[in-house]
This record gives sequence, structure tokens and C-alpha cells, in this order.
Amino acid sequence: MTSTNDRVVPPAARRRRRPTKTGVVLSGELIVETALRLLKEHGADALTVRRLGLALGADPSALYRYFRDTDDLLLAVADELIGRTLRDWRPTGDWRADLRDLGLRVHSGSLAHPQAAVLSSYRVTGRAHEIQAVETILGVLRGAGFPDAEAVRIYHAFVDQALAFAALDAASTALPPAAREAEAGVWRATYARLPADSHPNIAATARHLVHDMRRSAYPTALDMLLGAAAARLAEITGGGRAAGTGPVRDGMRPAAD
Amino acid sequence: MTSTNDRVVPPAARRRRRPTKTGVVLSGELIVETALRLLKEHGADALTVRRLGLALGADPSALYRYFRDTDDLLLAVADELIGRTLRDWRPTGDWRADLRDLGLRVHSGSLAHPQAAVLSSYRVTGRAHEIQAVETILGVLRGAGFPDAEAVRIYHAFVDQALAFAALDAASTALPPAAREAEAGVWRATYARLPADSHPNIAATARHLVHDMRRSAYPTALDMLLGAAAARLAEITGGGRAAGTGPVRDGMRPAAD
DNA sequence: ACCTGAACACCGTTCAAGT
DNA sequence: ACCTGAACACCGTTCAAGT
Repeated sequence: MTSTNDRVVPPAARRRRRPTKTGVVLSGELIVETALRLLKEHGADALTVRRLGLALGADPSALYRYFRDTDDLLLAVADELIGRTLRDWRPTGDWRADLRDLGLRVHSGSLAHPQAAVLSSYRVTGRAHEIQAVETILGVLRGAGFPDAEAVRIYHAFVDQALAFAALDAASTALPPAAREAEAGVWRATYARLPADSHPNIAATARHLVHDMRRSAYPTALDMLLGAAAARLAEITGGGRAAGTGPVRDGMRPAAD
Repeated sequence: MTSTNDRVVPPAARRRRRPTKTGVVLSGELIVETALRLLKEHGADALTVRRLGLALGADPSALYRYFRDTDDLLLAVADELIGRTLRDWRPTGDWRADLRDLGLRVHSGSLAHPQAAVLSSYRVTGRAHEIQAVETILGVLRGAGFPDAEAVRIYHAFVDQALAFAALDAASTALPPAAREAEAGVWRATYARLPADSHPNIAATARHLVHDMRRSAYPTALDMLLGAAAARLAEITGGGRAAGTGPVRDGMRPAAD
């Protein structure tokens, strides 16, 4: 079986393309852009091969010349999103501020295309833009002074936290309007009305819950992760223990799941 | 429009049910259990009204007497999963150990039903089991000494991080076998082979990446979050500032996204 | 070489008719 | 009261035929 990443025909071999009935000349880039536009304008349910063909002015089956299947198209969309998110980012040299900015960019980039993000945030594309992002983030951590094993461990937690919250919050944003409104109402209509004798902790904090649960918890979780990373770095660089050697023994030790 | 949570007919009004053609007596519970079994045995694509009807021995359209639509069924599945995850959990009195255990349970519970988790982890059900979970976790944090506003903020970050990682890791687990294998191979086949001159940070850490990216980063992220929470608690209780009053000013301050 | 159109095997949901 | 079966408006994907 061939890899999911290859197109059916390598781009270079597709030189002179016959325009479709409506005069459009198809290309992978045009299809990805159109897919992103469809997702943005009409939601996740709108990304069907048939509607994509219609939007492009081509027969749906023509798309199978460019992408093996819908999953292959989705990975291309995912990589394009990563590229857009990091296109104009530049490091400042302050590792903590840089990671904070990167995390918030990934998160808000996902919310700008929630339907695409919810379908693709958890995928490893192995394509150009993703590789560039991995290289950049590892560079920030190694530049800060984290030894390699530690840099990778924190890289993994940082990236997966960003992607996981991006997908979570994108999923809420991308919910059909009826379900979205129903969920927003649950905190006011259900939680805020629970009696104190059966649910003392919810009743005592209801006011805070109604206020806080509307916003994303990602900025809080991100700052907690960065705070823990900074504490760890201080321990490594200030504690006199040789950096990068020996097992990690305290605080943020790896744990069996 | 009626709420997403109501069934078409209240359970009490459905007394004597006619068995289906194949002799099965339908019920909401039976349908939810069958849906979970279908998801587990045949993956997320198997949860269709038609296949569920087939598995139950009933006409697909009969299910619409019990659930408004597939989303309504999904929320019932989500709440059932929460219930199973916390069914036999008991607090030890050590807030940090208790939260760690709860987080790991949510995560591994999701991986036990990845197809269900990926569809439902980001939903607010407002149903019985979810309410019980919120009450329990808030109780642990308030019992630890966090003032109400802080307890809610940390509750939100803790729960959303657990659910977000659960969904992320469940999504990888639930991927169709071909895509799953392709992703696993990307770290070895693509990242581990990048040259040091173009990608120095990836090349320097390739060995760690191949090893680390196979596992979930959740235990690391969870320990980092709990470490930051512990530091914050020490600050509040040891720092002499009145608990629960005044704005939070340092370290883990809330941030605009 | 590339696009088209028909075909196949599916979906969720509604509603009149049956029991 | 509850289940059934037909109907409607969709899906993704394949492949022989057209240009």
C-alpha cells in the first residue's frame, strides 16, 4: 500500500491540464483553498466531495486525481493551517514569551477556522509547514537551556496542550447553532440552580462558574505549564546538577499512565 | 424549539412497550449500551442510526422515539462514559494525588472507548453524571484551601486539559488503521531523517523525538499543571495575603487570548 | 492526460400506515 | 402507544467512456 502522503500523480507530471466544463483549471492549492473557504462559510458538514466539486465548478470525481481520498485532502488542509499560523512569527529571544505567543497563535488560528481545526488538529501531517513548526519550537526550548531529553518532553507537552485545547475550543465553536446555544445555557439554567444542600461546592461557586466557563481555559493552562517549565529550568541551571545527564527525579517527573 | 436534553416522551409515560419484530423491548439504556458496544467493536463510523437499529433488532426509525436525533443520543453516551469513569472513585484527602488520579482516570477512560470519546469529550451534557463530577472536583479544590474564584479557575483548566488530551489521544487511537500506521511512521521515516544543516534542532533530538512522541504527553502536562497549582496554593496560604480577595497578580494570572 | 457521468452502496430523518 | 416501511435528500468512491 502506498503512503497516505503521496498524491496519485506527482505534481510535476501534471503539466497541461484540461479546464473543467466551467473553465476552471484545477490544482491541489486551489482545492485546498476552496475547502478552507467552504468550511469557513458553511461549516464542517459542508466539506463533502460533492459540494467541493460544485464549488470548484468540476465534477466531484475529478478531485480524486489530486487527493487519494478525503483524509488525504484533510492533511493538506491541516498543513496549510499550520503554515498560515506561523507565517509571520519571529522569536524575541525570551523563551517564555515566545512559547506563550506561539501557543496563543495556534489556539486563535484554530478558532479562526474551527471547522478545519476540529477535523485536523490531532493529525501528524509530516509535511513542510509542520516540520518547520517542530524545528522552531525545539529551537526555542534548546536555546533556553533545556537539555535535549527535557526539551523534547516539554516540547511534547506544550504542543499537544496547544493542539488539544485548540481542537476542544474549536469543536465548541463549530457546534451547530442549536447545540451551541443549548450548551451555553446549561451553566446558567442547570448548574447555577442546583441547591446548596445536595451540591454545596457548585452552589458556593455558581457565580464564578457562570462567568469563567464561558471563556477558554487555555491561557490559564498555558501559563501554568510555562510556570512549571520555568521552575524546572531554574532547578536544572541553578541547582548545580549537570544539565542533560542523569534521570529526572522530582516535580515534573514522567509518570506512567 | 425544545431543549436538546429532553426525550420526545418522558420515560414514565412509556410504560408498556410493544416488542420489536425480533422481540426486543427497547429502552434508552439499552440503546446507549448498544451504541457504546457498536463504537467499541466497529469504530466511530459504525455509529449510524441504521446500523444501531440493525444491532438492536429494530427498525432504525424506532430510535427517534427515544432520542431526538443522533446528537441527543451522543450526549447520553457521553454522560454514561463520565459515570463509568468515576463510578468507584473515592477521595484520599490529598488534593494533589486525588486530582492526579482523577485526571488519569478520565484520560484512560477515554482511551477505553476512543470512538465515543472523540465524539463526545468536548460536550457539556448538563446530565446527572457530569454534575456529580463537577461537584466532586470543586470539592477537592475548595477542600485544599483554594478560594472560590481560584478554585473555579483551576477547576476549569484541570478539567478542560483532561478532556482535551483525552479527545486528542482518543482521536489518534480511533484513527483508521492505515492512517494510524502512517502517522506512527512519520517520526521515524520523516523526522528522524532530516539533515542537521537544514533542521539542526530536530536532528539533535531525533532519538528523543522518536521515543517520546509515541507516548501521550498527558501525564507530563498534568504534573506540570498540578505543580503550578501547588505553587499557587503555597503563595496564597503562606503569603499572608487574604485568601479569595483581591485580583490575582502574578505567575498564573488570567490572560487575554 | 484529464474530466465526466453513471453506478454502487451507503447515510439521517420524516411521516403515513399498520398493529 | 409504539414500531414499520417507504420516501426524500443526501453521502464517498469507482470506473468505463468521452474529449
